[in-house]
Amino acid sequence: MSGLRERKKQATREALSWAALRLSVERGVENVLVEDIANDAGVSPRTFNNYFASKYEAITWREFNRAMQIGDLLRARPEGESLWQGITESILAVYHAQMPEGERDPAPGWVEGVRRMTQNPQVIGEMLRGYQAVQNELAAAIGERLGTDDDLYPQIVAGAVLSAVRVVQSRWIAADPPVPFGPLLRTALRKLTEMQGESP
Amino acid sequence: MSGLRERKKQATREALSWAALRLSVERGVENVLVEDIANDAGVSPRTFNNYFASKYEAITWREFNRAMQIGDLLRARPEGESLWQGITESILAVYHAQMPEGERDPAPGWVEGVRRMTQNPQVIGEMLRGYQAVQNELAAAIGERLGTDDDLYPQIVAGAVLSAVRVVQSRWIAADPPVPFGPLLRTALRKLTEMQGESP
DNA sequence: CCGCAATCTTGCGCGCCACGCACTTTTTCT
DNA sequence: AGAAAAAGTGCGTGGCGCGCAAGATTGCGG
Repeated sequence: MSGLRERKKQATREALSWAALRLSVERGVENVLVEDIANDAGVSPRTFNNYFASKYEAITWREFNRAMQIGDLLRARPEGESLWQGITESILAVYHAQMPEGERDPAPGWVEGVRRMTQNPQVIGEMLRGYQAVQNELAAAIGERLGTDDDLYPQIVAGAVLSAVRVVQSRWIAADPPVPFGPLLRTALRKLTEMQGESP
Repeated sequence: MSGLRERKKQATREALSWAALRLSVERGVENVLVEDIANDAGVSPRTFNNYFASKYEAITWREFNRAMQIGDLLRARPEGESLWQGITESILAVYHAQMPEGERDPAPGWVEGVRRMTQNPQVIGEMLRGYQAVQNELAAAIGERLGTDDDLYPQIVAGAVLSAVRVVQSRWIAADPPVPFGPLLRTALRKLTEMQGESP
């Protein structure tokens, strides 16, 4: 289970993903070869494809991994809490962990690099693809919490929530001057529940 | 504006996209080369890339194009109508046009082919990427209709709506036995406005 | 502690793809 | 009709994703 083998694999995956992200942010995605990533991670180019199907998958894997936690966090929220409260706090827990007020090391130009990177069409496509899996995961957690057998509603909610998260992310990354993430997300999620309309 | 040149370009684009879709549905995406698509459209392989950046873009272009109309349809809805009514009818107008009860020619195995095709990771990624542009378009239309200067709310609404559309699409394509599209979509959009919660 | 089995890594090679460049063909404009 | 603009095409290149088989590493039972 947690043998040397597994730990090494995890470390390699982590190293590859990190290298892919760092290099892409530093020099721009189009100036990074799979070979560069593999070298940086100290592994053969062929091995890269044992872990990721494309460099874009490697780049987005960390974000994907982070977002996948949301479901578990939601499951761990207290019983009495409202669904929206639980969702909001779970998401904030995931993202605040990595981007609080004082970032660990907001290396000069890093945010700008991320901004440019997240405009690449293939990066965007890969990100969105990942969120589809996250949506399924979150929908499952929501379904459990609601204890409903209808599985359409959870998907709708999960989709709407994650869509809002994406909107907030793009706002946040583009914000100049920078703006705190938390309030932005709370506002967005509140608007979600305020969408009113005479049902047709 | 609408000279021979433009019309030919449009026809070529249409032919390429249609060939890409048809061949992919018939034989499976992985068994279709760009060369095949180009041949089928009566154009050189090199020309293919003057129109589409990848075969996945070609495959999803029709769906993308269809969805992009939603914004204009919404703008054309009557003044007094509620936002949700307008959105619902606009979306239905777009999709009902192509998939009413009696499909034009529900060629045997076509739906099954589409189902398999839409499970391909790269097709999924490309689809989602396209929906991002659709979301921006729809958000613009919603913003105009609401006459608000806040542009966060429209994005939230547009994102939630299109997310619901995607959920419905996946349900509809997977439904066995088949189920009509219209009611499914209306139900999904209604649930969207029924998402309640004590605001945190 | 050992050796076999399972698993991972790696080198090699192949088919495909995206695209730059330069040249030809077609359309447009006057 | 002829020049200018723009689209189509052929060729070449660098890169990618992955199948395959051989070599290295780890796990496990004796």
